[in-house]
This record gives sequence, structure tokens and C-alpha cells, in this order.
Amino acid sequence: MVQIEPRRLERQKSVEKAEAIIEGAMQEFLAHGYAATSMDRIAEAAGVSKATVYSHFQDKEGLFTELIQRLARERYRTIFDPQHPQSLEEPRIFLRSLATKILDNATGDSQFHDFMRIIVGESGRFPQLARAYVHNITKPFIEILSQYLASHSELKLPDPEATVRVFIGTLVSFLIFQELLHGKKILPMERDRLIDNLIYLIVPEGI
Amino acid sequence: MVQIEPRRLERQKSVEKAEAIIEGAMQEFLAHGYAATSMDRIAEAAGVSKATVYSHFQDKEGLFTELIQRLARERYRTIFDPQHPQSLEEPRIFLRSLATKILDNATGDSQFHDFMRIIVGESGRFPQLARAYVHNITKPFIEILSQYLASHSELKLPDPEATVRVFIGTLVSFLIFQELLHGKKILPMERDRLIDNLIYLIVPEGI
DNA sequence: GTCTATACATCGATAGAC
DNA sequence: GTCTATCGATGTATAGAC
Repeated sequence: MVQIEPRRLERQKSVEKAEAIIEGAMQEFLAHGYAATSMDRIAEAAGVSKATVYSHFQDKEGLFTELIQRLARERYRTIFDPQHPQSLEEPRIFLRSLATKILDNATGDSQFHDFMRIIVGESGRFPQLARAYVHNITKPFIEILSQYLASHSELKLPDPEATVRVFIGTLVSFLIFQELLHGKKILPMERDRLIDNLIYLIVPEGI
Repeated sequence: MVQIEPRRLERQKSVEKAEAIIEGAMQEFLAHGYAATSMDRIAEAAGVSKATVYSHFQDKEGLFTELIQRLARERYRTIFDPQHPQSLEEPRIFLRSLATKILDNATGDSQFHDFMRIIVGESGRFPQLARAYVHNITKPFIEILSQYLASHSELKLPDPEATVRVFIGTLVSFLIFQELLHGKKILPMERDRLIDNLIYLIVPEGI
């Protein structure tokens, strides 16, 4: 008969509660932002008492920063898992599929929209969260893509890194204006029309 | 001797108090966001009692939306006053001076940074504010610039409006990553280097 | 119109029982 | 470790005097 160490079991249960708290905090913080979220509602959403929340996390700020950093790590994996640039593909095809994937993954993902709203909206009061996001997500993305563009000398780009800024900036702003700021109806623009033009500017037809 | 109607005088004073409240609300909302700002602190910053605040504005939401719409109108004037595109100028020169003006005006303007943080951060809970911003500022800007690019047929742009999206998106994202998200040190990129490349992509050297 | 005073709810955080 | 109960501070909003 298999013996299970009781201490191990209790510890496991505690970890599960910590996970439930993170889950409840995610729901509440993403929906209402930092200041408008109360520890009472987080405890309720997690199915634990408020004292239990405070036994796992130092205070509201600690729980919030822990949660946002965790969401950033998940987002990091989502972006970098599938599409490390294969230098074998033709640039026009690779850039188009990359841009399409980015916009497709982000469009309609309301959890991601809420996450971006918090990163931007709280970047004044939680600058370390914004910096962590830039350092862990934006920066490696720009570096990898810059290397890719630089390795394709036939594109004759005078400044691959600045070109990457144009590429990513166009996509990010498109998401912000169309999705976060609800501009779809006011400023209609089809995804493929934007991407076609963006690729055309970077990789003109002669190449 | 000039007679001043007392009623007129009192009414003027009331308007001045309303202005002081808006001023105090701006200071507090921009610094701490919507939820973390209290009506007590607004009243204190404005130098009036809390009851006076409620006599001029229906509630916290009403004061907030009134303030943000007002700031958006001011921002609208700032952007459109000086630089209606003069079709006489050469596109490369005009686009460069426009991009430089936009980044120069926005860089280091912490009030504008706070305003953008609120527009994005509260766009989930105050969608009408985000839509008003897109409708009153982003949209006319894109339309005017699209007309300008379309009128310069020598640029041979297959889709001027999509090109404008690339132009504005690059600049907006640059501001977001460098200024709002504190990425200057993490992702160094000189303003003129980005602008040079952006202009180069839109107006290649052959033209 | 503007004030003081206050009603009533909710906040973050903790003490103490088990 | 987790709970109930509670503390003191602070939140939005209003009543009533002047």
C-alpha cells in the first residue's frame, strides 16, 4: 500500500489555494484594474477567506505584481513558441505570416486586451511592470526579427532594426486603435489591407 | 460710474469655481487614475468643499468624463493648429517635419503621457471616451494625411490610407514603448533614426 | 451657492480561535 | 493554514444651516 506523507499533502493543498487566489486575482484585476479591485472580491472569487489571501501574498501590491509578471511570462511563451524565424522562408512570405499570426492571436482576445490596458494604464504607478514587459517581451522580439531582416541582405534595408520598429509599431498601434480603443467601426481597415501595404513598403515588388 | 449686476458677478464666481474644480480634477485624475482618485482630494485641490463639487457635477463619473473630453478637445487644437498639410511642400520634407513635430511635442510631456495612459487604461470601463478620442482626433488626422498622400501621385503609393496607418502607427508605438512604458534605456532608438527609416520606406530615394 | 457635518458602505490589513 | 470577526481609515454622496 502506498503511503502518502501528510505534510506533503497539506502543502499541496496550500499550493492549490495559492493557485486559486491567483486565478481569482486575475479575474478581478483584469476586469476592474488595480485600484478598483478589492481584496474582498479577490478572496470571494478564489473561494477563500481574505486572511488566506494575506497568508500567501504580502499585500495587494505584491499580489498584483506577481500576477502581472506571471501573465507576461505566459504571453512570452505564446509569442515565441511557434514562430522562431526560419531563415529558409522567403522574407515576404515569412513577414506576412508573422503579421497575420500576431493580429489573429490578439484580435478578439479580450483577456489580452485587458492585460495591455493594465500594462499601459498602470505604467505610471507601476513602472517596473512596464519595464519588465518591454525587457522580457518587446526587446527579444525586436532583436530576433532584426537579426532575421539583417541576415537577408537582398532586401537592401539600410537599417533593419529601425525597420522592425516600423513593422511592430504598425501592428501594435493597429491593435490599440481597432481593439482597445474600439475604433473598428469609426476607422474601418481590413487586416489584410494593412498587412499587404506594410509588407509592400518593407519588401517592394522588385525584390 | 459703471454698475455691475450683482447676479452676474455671483454667476461669474460660480463659473470660476467650476473651473477650479476642473483644474483640481485634472491634477488628481491624471496623477492617480480614475478609481484611485477621491472626490475629497479633488475638492481639496480645487480649494472648495466636496458639496460644491457635487453642486457643479452630477457625480464622479460625470466629472471624469467631462474632464477627459475637455482635455481631448485641447489636444485636438494643439495638433491641428499649426500644420495643415501644405500641398506645396515636397512630401519627404513635409512628412519629416510632421513626424519630428509629433514626437517632439509628445516626448517629455508628462501630462500628455498621463492622458494617454488614462485613455488606454480606462478604455474598457469608459468605451465612449476612447471612441470620442478616436473619432475626434485620430480619425481626422488620418483622413487629412491620407488626402495629402493621395494628392501626391508621384509617390505611386498603392494605398495611401494604409500607408498613413503605417506612418502614424510607427510614431504612436514609438511613444508608447519609449515614453509610457519607460523603454528608452532598454530599447534605445534615436528619434531621427526611426524617422529617417520611416520616410525612406514611404518615399524611396528614387523619387 | 457654498459650507460643515454626517450617513452609510467599503477599503486594506490583522488578531485570535481552531 | 485557514477561518470569523473586527479595526481604523477612507470612499461616495447628501442633509441642512447660512
